Amino acid sequence: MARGIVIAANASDARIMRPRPTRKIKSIVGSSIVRVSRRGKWLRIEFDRGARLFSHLGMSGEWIACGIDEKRAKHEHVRIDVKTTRGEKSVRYVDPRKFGRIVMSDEDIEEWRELGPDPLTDGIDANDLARRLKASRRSIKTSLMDQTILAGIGNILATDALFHARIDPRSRSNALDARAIAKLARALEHEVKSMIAENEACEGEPEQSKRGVYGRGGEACPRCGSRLSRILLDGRGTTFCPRCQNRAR
DNA sequence: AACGGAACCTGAAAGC
DNA sequence: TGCTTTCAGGTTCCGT
Repeated sequence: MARGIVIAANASDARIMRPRPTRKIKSIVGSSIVRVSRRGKWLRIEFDRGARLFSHLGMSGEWIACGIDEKRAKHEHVRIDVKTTRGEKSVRYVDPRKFGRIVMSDEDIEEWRELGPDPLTDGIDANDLARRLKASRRSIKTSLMDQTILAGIGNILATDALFHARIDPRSRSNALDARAIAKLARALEHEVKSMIAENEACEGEPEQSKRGVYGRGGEACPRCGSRLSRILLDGRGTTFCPRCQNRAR
């Protein structure tokens, strides 16, 4: 990646910068990027001179690279312009629902520090996961979506991994045995890779996902043919097969 | 500690 | 066709 110097940085919608920035986004002007990393749903960009930018996309956020003269897109809230050896470029943060946010800080923010292991880059240690789950009576699906347990698992991955591991999402976290947790760990790792592969292959038609049961309530279970249930668990839409996903309690 | 519910937003899809 | 309602892959806050 060409190393660049930030020549402009601007937030046209201050609400994306939450909480109130301890440091203004403009303070990165003149800085170069030292490192970019991702853990779970968070992106961290470290600049020289100490600034750090954290970005969470929420439900509808995205960073779009474009030319420096590209006009402001609809729902574009933040832009960062960079000068590289190959010319000037721009990245824009676009987010219709504005659930995403950008945090400027001089150090790692709490949300970043407290993230659990990232299944893609760290893998999942089943024993470690079992230890964490044993301490909680919450539903297993709620625990999986807790970013301090595992980083990056959201509603789709939790739903589909539980389907593949044949675990009822309403099961108490502390009721799962070691074998079930090991199976779940493998399913999660597989689901993360599968979802990324799917996204990278989306060159063709927006083909319906073939990964699991998410969003398929009422349809036939791809494994046993039973009618898939759709419930609200912790306020989140949850699909599962009442016949082949077993409930531990 | 943990749970339910509401809030934060807009757009797409479904319903009428 | 067009207006209305419902729902969405995330997080946080507030009351119980």
